[in-house]
Amino acid sequence: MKPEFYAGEVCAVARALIGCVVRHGETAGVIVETEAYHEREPASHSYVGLTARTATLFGPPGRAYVYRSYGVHAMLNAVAEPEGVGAAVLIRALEPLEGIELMRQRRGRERLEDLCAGPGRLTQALAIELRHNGGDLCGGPVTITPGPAAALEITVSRRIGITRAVELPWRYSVTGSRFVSRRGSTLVRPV
DNA sequence: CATGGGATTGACT
DNA sequence: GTCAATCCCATGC
Repeated sequence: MKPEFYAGEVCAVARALIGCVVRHGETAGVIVETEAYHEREPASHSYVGLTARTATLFGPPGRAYVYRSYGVHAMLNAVAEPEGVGAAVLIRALEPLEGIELMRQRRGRERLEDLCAGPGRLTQALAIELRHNGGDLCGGPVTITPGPAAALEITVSRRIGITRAVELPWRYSVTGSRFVSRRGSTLVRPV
């Protein structure tokens, strides 16, 4: 995807990223679940304003924002909206596409549904680390490109794992996909 | 400088 | 269902 793709409104970008392909080296997967975050709502890291941690979020669109969650997992986001606005799309789940044996090795799991269904899982499967923070998704080691064009039905629901602004319906997922994380919450509370 | 809280996962009861 | 692991960094003294 080109940089201007990411400059649009963050929820529109989050929806449009469904079906695109994330690639890192030999491994790649189709995005089946995303969430939008924006500086004007308190669940976003950028809510606190421009700090060392959030600098990437306020930078140019189309970069990767990668941070550590719970001291354990790396989370991959695509920075969205124009430079100066703190917004990003969290990539929450992929359908494994290439390098599946390598993913199995890195994850220590066999089932396809266990490789990339979750934001911490997919970064482990694709070996995406904190050092990728700030990297260009249009030409860096980690890339996002258009996927096999197919009309995907998208379910809109509430975001997962947050304690503030829980009511916003800013989570997007492929309806019925077995590669989406926490499938129960998609089915129970579609918005 | 000390503290506290996560955009989670996996193991265990 | 419960819970620990583990580290970055924002905040407050």
